[in-house]
Amino acid sequence: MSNRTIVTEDRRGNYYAQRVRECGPQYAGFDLLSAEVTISFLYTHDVLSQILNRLLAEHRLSRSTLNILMLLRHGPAEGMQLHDLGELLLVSRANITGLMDHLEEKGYVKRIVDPEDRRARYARITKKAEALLDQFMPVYYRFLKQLLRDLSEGEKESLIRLFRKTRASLFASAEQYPEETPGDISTLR
Amino acid sequence: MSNRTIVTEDRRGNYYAQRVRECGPQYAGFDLLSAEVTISFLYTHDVLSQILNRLLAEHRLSRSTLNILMLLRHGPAEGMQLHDLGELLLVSRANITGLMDHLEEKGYVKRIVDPEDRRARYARITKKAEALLDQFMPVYYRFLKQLLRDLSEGEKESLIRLFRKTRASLFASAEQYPEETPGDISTLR
DNA sequence: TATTGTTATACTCTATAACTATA
DNA sequence: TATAGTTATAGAGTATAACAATA
Repeated sequence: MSNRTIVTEDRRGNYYAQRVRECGPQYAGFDLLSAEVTISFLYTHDVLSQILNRLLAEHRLSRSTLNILMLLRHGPAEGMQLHDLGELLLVSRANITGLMDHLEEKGYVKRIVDPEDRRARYARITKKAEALLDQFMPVYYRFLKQLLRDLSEGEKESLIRLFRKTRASLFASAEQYPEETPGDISTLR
Repeated sequence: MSNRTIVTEDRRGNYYAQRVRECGPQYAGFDLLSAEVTISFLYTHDVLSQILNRLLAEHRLSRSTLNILMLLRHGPAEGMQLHDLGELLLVSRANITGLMDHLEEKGYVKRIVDPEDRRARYARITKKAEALLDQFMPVYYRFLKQLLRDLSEGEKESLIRLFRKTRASLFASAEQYPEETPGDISTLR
């Protein structure tokens, strides 16, 4: 297998589905559907991610660069505070700093001190990055449409609804495991 | 926001859904449903991944460690060849080497030269790693069941089916963009 | 010549703790 | 005291190219 090859068959999907059915039940607490959904989700993400990362790399972009620039472009005109960006992107304050450094070096964003709270900084997108998005986003959106062309409209709508419901379930569960007692996980019913 | 905080509300889900509807159509090639599915997918993965990684880290495990050990445990008794593992996991040969080095250091796998093809090596799981899985997998499966408790059986089944169909669509599209002509992406219909 | 695996390198992303400056 | 941001560091994970051993 060359390093550049993109997988084009659902080998792990078949392999895993079989294995998890055979071997899962030997473990206590096993729930087949939950395990299958998770495995299938993570694997599907790996496949999508590999394909998208390749497209992004060809345009010298990364997932987080694209996320940040799109948020800034279509967010408030004055920009967004760094901690606010971090919350939306699930990135810690410490790591937002590094991402912004990188984007600032490339001339895609600037940091502007908030005059009303001099601790805070606004990140604002530059004209250069806007031009980049004008060039790249049509390619990206066309690519996404092509990638998902075998899903019907109804199936896409189902997925959107099910993802939202999945997140709600994740958020609700995460709230039940407070960060103070990480060891308690093994005591769950 | 503390570094340890896990997000417990669907802020980006709401924010993105609104923005993509407002701003997407300004880009050529835009298809709302495809864009929404992708954004929702990637974001949901970020949330799930953050939660799972935390659980795994508490047990000194990573996603790829767990993947490899589960594949080896429930695969053929003689072990699996490294390139075979790589194919299943979408990891290049170069990077499988590093992952295996790490696992071998921890005493979770050993490498065994294939007597019939002395280029190849089998990775085989150790008793130590099997004991680790015996201890961890019940915790993991219970955790997954809890995380997805607000999805009905029918919804989980739908997701499994839709993920499989999504992968099929991704594989079919990826085949259409041969690695030899990466620049051709912008000419897609 | 092609395949299996390794080495080396660079880059991205994440996690954590200690620090500053402002509020 | 709490918050916004930075610095420093360590560790995963990935991508790429050059290489050795074997087929």
